[in-house]
Amino acid sequence: MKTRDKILLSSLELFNERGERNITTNHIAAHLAISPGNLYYHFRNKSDIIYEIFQEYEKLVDYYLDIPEDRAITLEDLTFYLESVFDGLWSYRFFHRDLEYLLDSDPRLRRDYREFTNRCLAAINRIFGKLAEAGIIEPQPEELRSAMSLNVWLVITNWMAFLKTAHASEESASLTLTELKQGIYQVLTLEIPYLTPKYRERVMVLREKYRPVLPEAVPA
Amino acid sequence: MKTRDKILLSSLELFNERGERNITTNHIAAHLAISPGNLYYHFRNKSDIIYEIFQEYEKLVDYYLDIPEDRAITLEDLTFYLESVFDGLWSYRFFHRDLEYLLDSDPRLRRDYREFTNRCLAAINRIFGKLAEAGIIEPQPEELRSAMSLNVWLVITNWMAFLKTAHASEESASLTLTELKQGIYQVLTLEIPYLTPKYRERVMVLREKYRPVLPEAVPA
DNA sequence: CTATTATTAGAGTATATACTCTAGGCAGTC
DNA sequence: GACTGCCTAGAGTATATACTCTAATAATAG
Repeated sequence: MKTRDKILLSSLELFNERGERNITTNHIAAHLAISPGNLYYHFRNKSDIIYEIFQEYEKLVDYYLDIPEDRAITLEDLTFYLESVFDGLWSYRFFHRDLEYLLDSDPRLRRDYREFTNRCLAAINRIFGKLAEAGIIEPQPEELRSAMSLNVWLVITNWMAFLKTAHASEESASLTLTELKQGIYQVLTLEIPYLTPKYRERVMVLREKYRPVLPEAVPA
Repeated sequence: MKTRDKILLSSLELFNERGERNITTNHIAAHLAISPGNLYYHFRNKSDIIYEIFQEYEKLVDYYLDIPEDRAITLEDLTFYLESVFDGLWSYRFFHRDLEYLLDSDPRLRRDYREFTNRCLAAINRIFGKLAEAGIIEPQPEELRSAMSLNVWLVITNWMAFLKTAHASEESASLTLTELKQGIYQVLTLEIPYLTPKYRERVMVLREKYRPVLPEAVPA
């Protein structure tokens, strides 16, 4: 593999494990057993590395959220979208952790991320539309659909952070994929009241698959 | 005002404006025109400052979310809770921005924040319960209520971050209180399907007050 | 083989950051 | 006036961080 790609890969790995804030360019170089000079030969600065990683992330999610125009949507499609989005979130989890700082440090990133958010919101909105067309949920006025899409986005993008803060130790290793996927349970919770009688049971069964093993302790 | 309190106040102000990551203890001292030595006489380190600020935050929110046991809840109560929580979020907005890093740097904070989250979730849950008792929303099984409470929490704690990333510039000054309060619109959106016919209209009118002036651009 | 270009090492640097240390001022009290 | 306890100044430090510079080595083209 080319050094350039190795740098991107290791950076992502280290950022995810320990947070962008805790990983310096020297760390990355040391981890790859290359010199700092070498790293800076391939990337002008740390921001450029992050920006390229973001572009990969963007591409991945855009690819997953490519909603078919020509056919109806199924429950399997919905499952796929949800699973994929959470997988993507996991693979690039460092990104949302320091999002605000990263956007403040790089105007390109801010601009691109804003557009990315809008595309995601549009995709979620379209999924709601197609779910209604497929008779899985009741159709809703556009105003409500937009607000619901935004809530779905907020839940998805904040789920990982919530999990990390809910944990007793900082060992991110203790974060399992199972826990991550419980975010799907939360997202489906948002849709429950809108389900059509015909699909209600099937979605509830699907949702049950992602239910937290040990329910949250939320004393009344 | 005592120097110690001035340090806490200035720190909060600077953290909120520019982010904890961008504010050093030397910045804080310089802003107050005191010496670093003086600052470190009052606080052992930066973490201690942050920890004390968190405790204020905690106290404030706990105070607001003190749900009365002896009487029914009204729509005015609900409005008050929502307004208060978003005000608190605004006053200590630096905190959620760098949350993960802060929790990783201070075990006390991690422990306290976890308990704080649980108290908040419990309070939200209780509010749902009382709203049902008051006939404002339909009662729901505990399992659903917990999941809904968690979604409310996710939307509330992520709303500010979303706004900041949605903005074109990093000027946090451009964030208005009006925008912040649109988070209430999002939270009420979550409750719409559970409203009783009797209260439906009143809540929709309330919600309308917080509607974004310029609706989100979410093309279908 | 040679000239050119791409890649790499590694020492080095300017700046920042959290924090320390010593000396001293100031207010109250006997 | 001298003692004491609290507070403050400000120079200083060890470490880290993002990044640079020069020189050397590999790869490639003619």
